Amino acid sequence: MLDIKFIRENIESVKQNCANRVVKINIDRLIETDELRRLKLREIEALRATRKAGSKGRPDPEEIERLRALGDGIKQKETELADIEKEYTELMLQIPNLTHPETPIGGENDYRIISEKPAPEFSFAPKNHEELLTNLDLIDFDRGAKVAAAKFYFAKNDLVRLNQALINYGIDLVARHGYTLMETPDLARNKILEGIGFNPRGSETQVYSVENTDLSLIGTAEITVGGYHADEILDLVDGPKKYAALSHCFRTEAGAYGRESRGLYRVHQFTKLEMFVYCRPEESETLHNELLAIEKEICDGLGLSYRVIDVASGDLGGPAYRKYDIEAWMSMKGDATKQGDFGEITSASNCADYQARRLNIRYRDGSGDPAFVHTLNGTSVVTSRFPIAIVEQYQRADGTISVPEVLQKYLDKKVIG
RNA sequence: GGAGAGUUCGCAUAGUUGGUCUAGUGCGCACGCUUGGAAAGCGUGUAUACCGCAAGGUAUCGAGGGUUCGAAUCCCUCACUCUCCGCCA
Repeated sequence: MLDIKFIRENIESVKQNCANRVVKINIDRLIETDELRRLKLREIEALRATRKAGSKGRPDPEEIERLRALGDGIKQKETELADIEKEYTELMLQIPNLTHPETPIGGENDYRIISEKPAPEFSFAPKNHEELLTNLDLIDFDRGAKVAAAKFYFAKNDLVRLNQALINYGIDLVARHGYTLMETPDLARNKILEGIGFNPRGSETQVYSVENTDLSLIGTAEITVGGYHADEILDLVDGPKKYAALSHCFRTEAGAYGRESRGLYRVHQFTKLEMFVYCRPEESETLHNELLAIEKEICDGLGLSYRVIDVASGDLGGPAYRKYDIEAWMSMKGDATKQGDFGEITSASNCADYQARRLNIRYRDGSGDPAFVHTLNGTSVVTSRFPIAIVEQYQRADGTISVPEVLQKYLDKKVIG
């Protein structure tokens, strides 16, 4: 959420920003409802002040009659205000975050490449992970579909070990960087989901909700760690609060199937170790770079071929102010003209104060008034996407898979299969 | 799941026959006095949001509704905490 005062004073740039982000919203109507609600609020407050003064002491019957009428008028106006507020809030929630000046302006498929490592070279025709994993009896999608639904799967044998090894590798690495480890609930209240920027309801929802409750399955631990300090005033004098949270993640991925999402690339459930940072505004850009640096360290450690992109304005989603994605080379990607291509494995976002405003997370800086914190989030390791990159990049001619050196101690073997 | 008790201004508490309660007291914290310095003591101050050019106003006593001229106080719903019982990895 943006500050309404900022929007009022910067109408044109907010409109331009929405256009850059490919978000269609009626800003003029927002300004209109904002003016209406303030006007109405002023009226109501004046009436309430009158009533309060009149109710002091013991009003006589005649006075009570007058106050009763006054009360009816207030109630009437309060109903009107509620209607205006509803429209106003709905519009406010749709306004995307501001955009970093260096973010490339563009649509969903645009980006700026920040760095790129060359694709691995094979002396044979590389297979995709689905084929490799199925041949080695490491995965079972059919039975995942039978037991749960399409795009659920059973991991088996050494894929289970590989997943655990990845998580352990990630845990050890982020802990060295001073991140506080957490396991979080896999469900959260819808209010928290909304604060982070997920929409728990409607046809466009990305999350599963639990019937007869106010809970949804989380799409990422960003939701639960972000909610962790909701409605709190943080003490950040000793530096930012850094967490690394492990959780299952659930995504409906409605209508998202197709060639690009084969196998493990787009599944309904996975496990992720997510970094999340609360900091002072002036620190957020530095910490965004730190998150990216850690993500690169993780990928470098695994010896992956990957590139880093600066995600374009139209692909940022609502909350992000700037976003870096790491895309690893995958043999499953590409088309007729190209064998393999880069596919997203991690993402690091600086959300500035957008989430903090919605979740009411502030900090006190010295003696000054509390101000909103900045929040950032970034993937450290994630099952599904990391295994794709590892399996496809480390595959050998005979269909077995080399284990990246840093994972060998966790997996206790050098070759899978 | 059943029965009961609770949720008040950073912390702890007072306030439940509805009005003078946004709210007392203690602790903590800040500033000042005192002191060679400190402790103690004394004094003063100590929530947030919104509206308003301002003066000032409004809202908030877990959350949301309701009754009332008026609600921290009464009613309803929900959340959470604690105690006991049941169940359980």
